[in-house]
Amino acid sequence: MAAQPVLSPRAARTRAALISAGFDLLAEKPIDAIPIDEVVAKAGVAKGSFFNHFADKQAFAEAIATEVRLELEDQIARANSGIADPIERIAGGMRVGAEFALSNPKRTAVLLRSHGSSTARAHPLNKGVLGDFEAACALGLLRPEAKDSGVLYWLGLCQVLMTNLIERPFGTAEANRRMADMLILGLSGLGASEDHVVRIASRLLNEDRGS
Amino acid sequence: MAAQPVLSPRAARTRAALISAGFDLLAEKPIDAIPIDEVVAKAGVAKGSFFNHFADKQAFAEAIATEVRLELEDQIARANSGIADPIERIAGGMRVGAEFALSNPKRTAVLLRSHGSSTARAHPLNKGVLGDFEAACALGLLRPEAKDSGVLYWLGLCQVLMTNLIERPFGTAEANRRMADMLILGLSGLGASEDHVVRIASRLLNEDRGS
DNA sequence: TGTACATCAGTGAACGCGCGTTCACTGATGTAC
DNA sequence: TGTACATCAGTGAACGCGCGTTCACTGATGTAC
Repeated sequence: MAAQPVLSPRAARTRAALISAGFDLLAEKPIDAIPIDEVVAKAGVAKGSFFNHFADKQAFAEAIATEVRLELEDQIARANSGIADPIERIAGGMRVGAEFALSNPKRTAVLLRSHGSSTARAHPLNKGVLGDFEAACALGLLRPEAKDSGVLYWLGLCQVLMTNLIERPFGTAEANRRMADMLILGLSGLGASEDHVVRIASRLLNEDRGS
Repeated sequence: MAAQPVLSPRAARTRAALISAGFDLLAEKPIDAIPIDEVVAKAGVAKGSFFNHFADKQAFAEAIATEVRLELEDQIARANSGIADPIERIAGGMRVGAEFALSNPKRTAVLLRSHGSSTARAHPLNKGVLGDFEAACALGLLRPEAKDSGVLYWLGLCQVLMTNLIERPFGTAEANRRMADMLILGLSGLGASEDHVVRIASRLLNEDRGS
């Protein structure tokens, strides 16, 4: 993760303009369908500058994808900090993912596209979640099938929920219902107890009403 | 769906060679990363022939994607023909999808890539399933949340399961366990009754042992 | 069955353009004294 | 504070190649008589 070695203000501005243009364009179509000319035109920068900042087009796309991934990981970690109950933490991941999709649809599109439909352990959404599932299983809070397949199951639900939220033009009320539905169906499938599920879902809706 | 107007044997052979090469290549990478030269080389055909059969590269990719989609739709419909219980039909869709992934990993990769992570109603996996969910809800067999979000939930699980099955080199025993796990978690989440779930899961495993 | 002709599909060389990448140059920013 | 010099980043014209698409030609398949 070679931290950038302190850019001059001018260089930082140019780089930021390129990245920002990249976000907009990558939200619409894959990197291979985006000419560099389009990126630099949108960024208001000369073509040559592009290569001052990125080794090639792929590196550019990866830099952007990495940025979004870290952003979401960070938000999830922050939201779950101080929460011990593993089921609540698991639910929190989905919840933050859904809110991320609603407030940053473009970034979410980039994220979902960049990791495709990979189910790999390295996926940002199941980074910390793996430990939560182990803890929940150890406490006997979940159905036995969740031990092996719970993470995959949860990951699938998070992905499809986020995809759905950025595809449809939802009002916040509908979006909240969809979020709550998925949370309830999802947690029930894992075998969480009825009152656990209800408690988490109702808290979710209340917090959202407040914000 | 303009049915092809009866190809001569020679033309049919050439077309088949191109499609077959396309299957192999599209399983590995998206169409934009595949030069036509590579397709015709693999098909053992001259470059010019490509354009005798397909208007352009996109049409080629779409023809292949369509073929896979129809194939899977057909298998699901066939497996569910004669089955009335909507929950059993819903489960059957996932089951056929999973088996398709195991026996046709390349085609599945093409399918999953071509429809991306779209949650649209037109998706092959939720074509007939929509009616099944309505029926199941009308009969009161499912949790109320499944009415609005059940299809999305189920689609996400099918997609992630199929993706997982083609990514990992599974033995059939492990693959069957994963399938059963997802079915049990998934149906439980929908609110299907315990014995319904158990009955379906055990039948699934038994049939697979036989085949 | 044989011959002449028409159509259909295959072939691969050639074209041309889009686009990634390079590079010599310029202007801006920073440092030494 | 001012001047000279060095470095850093921006610029856009030019390059060149990969690749989609075209086309004139050839050989194969089919039909008429």
